[in-house]
Amino acid sequence: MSRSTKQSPNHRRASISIHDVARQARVSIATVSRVVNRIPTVDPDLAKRVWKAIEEVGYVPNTQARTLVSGRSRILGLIVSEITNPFFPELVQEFENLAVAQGYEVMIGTTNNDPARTLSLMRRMLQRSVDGVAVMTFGMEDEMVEKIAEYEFPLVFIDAGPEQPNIHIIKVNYAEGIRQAVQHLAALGHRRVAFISGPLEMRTAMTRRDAFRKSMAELGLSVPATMIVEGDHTMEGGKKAMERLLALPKLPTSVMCSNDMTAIGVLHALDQTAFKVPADISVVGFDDIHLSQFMLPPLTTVQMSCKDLATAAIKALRSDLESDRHKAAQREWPIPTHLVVRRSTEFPFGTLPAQEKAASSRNRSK
Amino acid sequence: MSRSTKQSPNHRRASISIHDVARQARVSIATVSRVVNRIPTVDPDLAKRVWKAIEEVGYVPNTQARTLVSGRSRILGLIVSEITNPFFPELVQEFENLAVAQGYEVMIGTTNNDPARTLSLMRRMLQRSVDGVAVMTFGMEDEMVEKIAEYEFPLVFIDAGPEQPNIHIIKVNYAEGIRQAVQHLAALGHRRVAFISGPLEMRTAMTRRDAFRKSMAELGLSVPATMIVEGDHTMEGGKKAMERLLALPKLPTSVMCSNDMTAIGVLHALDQTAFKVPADISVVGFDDIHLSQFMLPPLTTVQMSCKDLATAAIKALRSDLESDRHKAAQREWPIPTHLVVRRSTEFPFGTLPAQEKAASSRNRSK
DNA sequence: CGCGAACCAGGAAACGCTTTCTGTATTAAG
DNA sequence: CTTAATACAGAAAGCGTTTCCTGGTTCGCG
Repeated sequence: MSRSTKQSPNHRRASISIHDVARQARVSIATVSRVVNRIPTVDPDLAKRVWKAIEEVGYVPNTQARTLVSGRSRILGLIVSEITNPFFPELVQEFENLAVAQGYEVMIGTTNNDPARTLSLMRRMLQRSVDGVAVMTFGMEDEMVEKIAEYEFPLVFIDAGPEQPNIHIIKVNYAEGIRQAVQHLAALGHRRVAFISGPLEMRTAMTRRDAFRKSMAELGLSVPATMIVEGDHTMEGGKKAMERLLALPKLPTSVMCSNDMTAIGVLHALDQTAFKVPADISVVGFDDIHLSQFMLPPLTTVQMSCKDLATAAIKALRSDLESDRHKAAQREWPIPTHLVVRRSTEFPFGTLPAQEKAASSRNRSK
Repeated sequence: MSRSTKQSPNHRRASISIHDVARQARVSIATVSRVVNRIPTVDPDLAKRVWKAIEEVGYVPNTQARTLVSGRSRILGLIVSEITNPFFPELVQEFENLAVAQGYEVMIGTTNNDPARTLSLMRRMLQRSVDGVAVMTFGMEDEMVEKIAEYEFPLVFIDAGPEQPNIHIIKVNYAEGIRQAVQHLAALGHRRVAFISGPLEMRTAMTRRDAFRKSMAELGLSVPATMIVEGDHTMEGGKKAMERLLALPKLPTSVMCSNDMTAIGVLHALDQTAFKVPADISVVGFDDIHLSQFMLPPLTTVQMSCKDLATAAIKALRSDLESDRHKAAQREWPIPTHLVVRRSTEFPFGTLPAQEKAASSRNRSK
């Protein structure tokens, strides 16, 4: 008889198993399994009976058992740098929605840019036998990337990664959005555009900065070295960087930032001076996080769509998972960026002499 | 011989199993299992040999198999309203850190306050046989709570939930922090204190508002009905609510908010008027999200520590999971709140006539 | 020296499922 | 009407663990 009939003492969670359905529908467990997995070789009438039985006994397949025998866990890993940077929750949200819609669960992990933590995270994911992992951190050392790439499941990185059959790469077209932003600024009449980069050990930070330089050069605008300062992709970093810019003898009329949090920091720095945004100084961000549109003024920024990112990541992973043997599969997944014009950019009026303004700081923070 | 020796064709993921370790160490799989699980009845020498073998073959226990037989998945569910509200990522972070430190994985889900989504989320969690779930949403209808409470795993709610042996409740002491805030305001000289609540169908919103009323009453301060307006716990909601307050004939000298995002909205609303915070109007928030300290001015707020919350939740769940049969277990877990004074509160100078200021709006948003 | 207790390792069953293989009934073809 | 092909349900073998049960040593004690 079915094991569920006898009350075995070590039966801790008396969950309803495939056997109960089988008994109820008077078929074998094999048939139930086939019905649940929609294998077409089952007689439609029988299938109907099985579905009815499933309904009646309230059967829910046990994922662990499924995974154990099939080798596929239907769990996707998602690795981000830190969940407290507003960009990432938005990404997580999109990724989760997409994954769930496709019948996957997602296991989230944060690295905090700590190699040890990252490694133990990968081990945890291996242990849960994830079907694939999206590594959506922007600032990971190449060494770490290589180490992760040794894992055997499908993997997707942003920007760059080793050439391997299981590795996918999302190629963000930074240049496009940044060029649009620079042209927008130039069209408004800006000539002195500063740039606040991310931490330069981060590959993406360099890419963004270089895209800025290139776009400026294309327009024949020079970028003195002093006009490029390094931030760290946080609000505080942006604020400090802007303060350094404000100390310059010749101020920029606009500043581009490597991400939105930096731009928000810039806004804060300027809020403590008499400079108005955008009348005196225009500011543009990068990422288009949710918060940007609620800033004062709403931030002009380059949108890198979380949805695009998540979609590309899931598509890449699934192409590996569901394709019948890798048939010259796509390994690179481009996603666009583009400018979103809001109210933090404007014609550079420059109403007051610069020095005077910088001096007349409200200096709320002291 | 061990199955790992024969190259069975349907062996998709050639992972190293307990059998390989057993063979390498020349013991039975039962012994390996005992060693791995640190069961003390194993001869120390043998154990050493097993550990060595584990090292040599690079064995990693298969979680699925473990779960299947033991019934314990070592996965904790965490349900939050929405990951894009900055409060929750911070909570997620803390929760995850704690869980991982105890050897648990966490499965995160967001409800977006959508009952259908919530239910399907619970089903997904059941399917993955989570060991317990922390429901850390603040605005859930009682009906939904009851439905969730039917699930048989350990459950922890915030503020309120049905009386059941598997249900734990985190009792946030809202009154304490709010009283501190009101007393702080009163001590500074404020008499007309407004309150912007959360959406009132949310139980926690009512609790916070009532705590405010009570604290004011204790000090003998009256609170006219017009001084309490309803927000929705978002920045936009806070902004709108403040605008309604500004339209009042007699303005408050300070406003307390049901959460920080609301307070940030208030700051934004005031930024479009000539009123200065804190000189003209003091503002206090609730939650102490990370962002608060970076506002201009840094926000005085009531701290409800994410860490306390996460710690209590994990403790509650674990007390159910690891205790030997519920022995008059603790079902309520109090956590404190307390005021954090920053720079958004001050003596009410009231330098300009109110009407004049409200009129001289900079009105950036139009 | 003998006997029961204590200790500890191995055998084997079970967890809930997927999938291959087998076998029977039905249909098509000759 | 016979035979081959086809369709489809069931039996059974795992998947990698944990844990109960059995049984062989070793030890203590009379």
